[in-house]
Amino acid sequence: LTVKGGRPGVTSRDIARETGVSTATVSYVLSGRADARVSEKTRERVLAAAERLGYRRNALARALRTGRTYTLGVVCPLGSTRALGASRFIYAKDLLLAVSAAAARAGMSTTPLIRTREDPLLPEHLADGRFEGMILFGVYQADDWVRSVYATGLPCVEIGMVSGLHQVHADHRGGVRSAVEHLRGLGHRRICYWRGPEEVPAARERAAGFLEGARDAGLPPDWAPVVTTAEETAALLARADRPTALVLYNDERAPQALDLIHAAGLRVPEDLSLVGFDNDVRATTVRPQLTTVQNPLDAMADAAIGLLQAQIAGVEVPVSLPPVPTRLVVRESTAPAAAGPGGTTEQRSPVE
Amino acid sequence: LTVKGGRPGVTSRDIARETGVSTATVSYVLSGRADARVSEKTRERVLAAAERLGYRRNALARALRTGRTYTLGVVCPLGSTRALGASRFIYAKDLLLAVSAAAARAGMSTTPLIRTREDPLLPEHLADGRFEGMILFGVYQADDWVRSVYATGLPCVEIGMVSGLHQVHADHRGGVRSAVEHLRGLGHRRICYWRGPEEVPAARERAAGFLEGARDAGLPPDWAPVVTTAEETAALLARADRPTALVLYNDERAPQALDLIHAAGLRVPEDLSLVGFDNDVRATTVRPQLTTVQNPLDAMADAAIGLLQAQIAGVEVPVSLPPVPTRLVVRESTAPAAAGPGGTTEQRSPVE
DNA sequence: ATGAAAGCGCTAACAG
DNA sequence: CTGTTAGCGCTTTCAT
Repeated sequence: LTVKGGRPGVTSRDIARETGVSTATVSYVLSGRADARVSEKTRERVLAAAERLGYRRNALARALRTGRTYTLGVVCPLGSTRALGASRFIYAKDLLLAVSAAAARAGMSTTPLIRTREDPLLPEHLADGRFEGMILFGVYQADDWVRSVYATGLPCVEIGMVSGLHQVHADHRGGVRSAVEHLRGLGHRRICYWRGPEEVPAARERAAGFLEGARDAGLPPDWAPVVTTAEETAALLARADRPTALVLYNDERAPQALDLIHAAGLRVPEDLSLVGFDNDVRATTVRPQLTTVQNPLDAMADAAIGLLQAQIAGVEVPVSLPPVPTRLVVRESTAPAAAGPGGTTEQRSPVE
Repeated sequence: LTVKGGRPGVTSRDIARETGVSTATVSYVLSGRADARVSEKTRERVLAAAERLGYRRNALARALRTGRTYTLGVVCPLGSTRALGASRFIYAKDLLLAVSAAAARAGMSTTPLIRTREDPLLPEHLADGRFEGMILFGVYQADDWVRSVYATGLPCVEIGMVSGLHQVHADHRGGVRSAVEHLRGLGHRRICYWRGPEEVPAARERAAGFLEGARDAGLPPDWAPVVTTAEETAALLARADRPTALVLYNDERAPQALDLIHAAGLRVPEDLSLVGFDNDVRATTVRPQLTTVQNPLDAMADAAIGLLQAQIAGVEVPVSLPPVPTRLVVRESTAPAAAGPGGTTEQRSPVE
């Protein structure tokens, strides 16, 4: 059994001929513009004919004429184009769907532009008239290709970046600070931060948030160590005066962190509280389920679309919006600090 | 600091005027078609002018004229449009990225059409001339909206469905069978299958694959029970003659399964081997890391794009391709069956 | 209230 | 080898 595809091809001229009016009138009726005055009788006839013939207004012709496509390019930088179905690019996948859904809510369409190491973004694909604006994400370097996107002259908004012009980003600092506050409220006095890569702006922000949070909580630097590698983390957990809580750069690190913790003979959350960042699928997959900071992808997507629409409308727009608020999602991986090595529930901070 | 977006707008006429040739010649040069004979001199002049003026060929005008948009609609049915960033729709997200990347490899673009409970797919968005074909996924019912996609008359390919016409799907049966074979090879004689919902075709296929696998392995039905709920699974694990291996409908169930297993006082893989399906992010997030069947999303995406391109080219195409092969990914959750209740390593199947 | 006509930017016959 | 011409399907002045 085989099949062939086919297309209709009913044009506005067909329905004009059918109704005995001009294509202009058809256009007026179908646009439904208030300032176009058409008699009720012809309007009904046109509508009926359109319905009957199964007319669909051609978006291409319309866009060519009006200069509006209602379509946004979404640049997704990935490492390699293969093995996408595996455990990688969770952030990009989550954000791509969030952006597509946000665009749909705003009456716009998107086209993902997958950018891999092998596949650079060609200017002729970026600036060929299909897009009214660009959304960029997952980037932390002012790469050549970022410049090539800006070179299109199209409105651009970056999500979660620090390298470019128009930006929407999460309140990384506030998020980690709320995590530290939460832990401090549970009586933790020694809190470790396992930070992300220095070259990632979000990682820098989150680390800064931890430092701020530790300071606000009155934790002396010694009791709020920042580590970079798994080895350092393991070494810290092995010490007698080990921390009673560990805050992670992101949820992706949770499984590995739990491995280290278990290897040290510790339990979560009885011996050690654990907090992540992102609230992606991993947070509810690990055990115990992870207390984590929600990365507000939906809100950022909405904000990005809004910024783009404003720019498209010719409105002057701030280069950077205030950070989008995050929210701590408390699950099972955090608990009151136990009395014991490094932990205490009865005392407040030693510097107070 | 605020900024405004702007656009260039260099047309082929501009470069024709600049070069002193006609727009037709410009078109010939820029199309690079072999049958269009242009002198090397003018060709170079045109190319140079295009480069100098920063000309970008307008895809809309081109598409309107040629009737080709090189764009595919990708219908993603989701429950609700909110909270996409969380642990939901992993399959849809993985597949959306796989399809977008596959399309890019094939020189095509995609537009995700997010379809939620609140947002139906409007025919005027589906059949407005932007799309040359449609990819559908995540569907298992011949819903009204599926019909509305087919009603566009566009070439359609479904990924992972059983309800429609052109289909690309994974070899669910073979995948689960390979899982059973793997377990049998490890000496397991009592293997339980925790099946997925009856109304999902893929779940039916996988369950059938288990039955086939159990039969081929010579396991009598009693020793290859199929359960539906968490309660049944827990009850089975509590029995003295409990199975030594558990095969899951998908990776999503792995965390819950591990909870049940631990609650029964069992360890994975020492007391019980566990196998998933999909090889999504959860497989490497749980501990021990999950042996699972790879759902070949990339290959399915490539196949779907190929099918669509063939249909677009007017080639008659089979309604359904042979199932895309799966592959067992062995990790840490499977091990030789221990001697003990229900398990044995020295004996073969009791019916041999 | 409706029609005629121009044209968005491009390509494809057809002429020359 | 290159130019002229005629649209793709739609919107939008400008007439009437």
